[in-house]
Amino acid sequence: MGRTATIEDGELVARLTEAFRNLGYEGATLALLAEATGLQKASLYHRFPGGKDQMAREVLESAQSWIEEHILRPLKGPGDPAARIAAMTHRLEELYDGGRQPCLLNVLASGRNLEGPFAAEIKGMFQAWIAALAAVAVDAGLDKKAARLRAERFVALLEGSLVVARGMGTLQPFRDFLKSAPAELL
Amino acid sequence: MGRTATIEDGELVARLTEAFRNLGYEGATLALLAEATGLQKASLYHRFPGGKDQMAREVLESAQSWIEEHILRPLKGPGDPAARIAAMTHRLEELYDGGRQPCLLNVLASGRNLEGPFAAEIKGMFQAWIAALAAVAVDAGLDKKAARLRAERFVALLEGSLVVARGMGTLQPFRDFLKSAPAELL
DNA sequence: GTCTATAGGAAGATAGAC
DNA sequence: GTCTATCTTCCTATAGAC
Repeated sequence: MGRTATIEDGELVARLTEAFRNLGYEGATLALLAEATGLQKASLYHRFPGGKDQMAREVLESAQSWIEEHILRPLKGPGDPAARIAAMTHRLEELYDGGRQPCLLNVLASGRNLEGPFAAEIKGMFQAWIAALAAVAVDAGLDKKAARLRAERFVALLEGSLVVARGMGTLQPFRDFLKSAPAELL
Repeated sequence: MGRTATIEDGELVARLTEAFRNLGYEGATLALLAEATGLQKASLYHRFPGGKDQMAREVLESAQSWIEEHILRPLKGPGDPAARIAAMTHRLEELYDGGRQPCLLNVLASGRNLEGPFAAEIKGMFQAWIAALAAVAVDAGLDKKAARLRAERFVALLEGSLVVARGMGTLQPFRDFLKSAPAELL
């Protein structure tokens, strides 16, 4: 190892993810992103020729992959509904670091990004998540319409508990949500 | 009316509010704020010598006053719990323009503002709102602990339904929330 | 693949005329 | 009280050495 910084691709995206989540898209300046990753601005541009926009895009795609693999796939998989919900809540705690980390979808849906390039991907992620949750609720015996409503409400509760937790400076709302998660959906 | 722009104080703050809600604190540049208000940047500085920070602060204080007067006071006031909830939901529809406008608390709690000057005020507003809702739930017969949980969950649902509505590009989640509001709290 | 250095422009903020 | 013009700083992005 020479004196120049180096960083693996996965770790790089992870650090950028945390920065975007906590600073927002406009708040995440290249100077701050460089500081967060340990690289210089020019090095970031070497890996992301498209600049900040590309960084956020890859961060979002990375989150999408993680969610599909660790959240949606187990949700769709075998096992009784309660067990699948339990598996998801365990992963949610991980994904949001117990309520300490905001949701990337909420952060990137703010500001001018709405008309921008993230809108379609964000919409798709919400839809996929809600559809997977609704399927579980149907498996548990709810009719289609009720299941859909429960699923949408569940995602809203998740997002809202993170907002309230951040705004109030306490993790309790997110913990309470995780605790009540099975009852909320089924 | 001469050729120079002019604007009443209330209308000025209203336009700034809309701008901050839709652009975020960092996304709301002075150029955009000038465009939103019809004033030049220098004119904004004449009314807000503290710059953008002061604008956001006054916007937040204005929202606080509105909420205290139109949401919390009726919530604490006389009448049976169901009627008070109904009065609030009517005002919520107005406050968030049927789900079209994000919550200022969510927007301003993002980014670097958390450690910043808005944190205390945001926290206080969430606390006051939750306390008022919990009091209604207690009036409706719930015990203190259950009422508190319901109130917190109610605010989370409100915030989350706005997030999901924005992210999915449809007002339905917020509408569904308003519809289910009484049942959620009581 | 990372760095230093810098270009070019937009950001927040101010000066001073009217 | 609003304007035009300008200052300084910061931001995004690039050039080019190693």
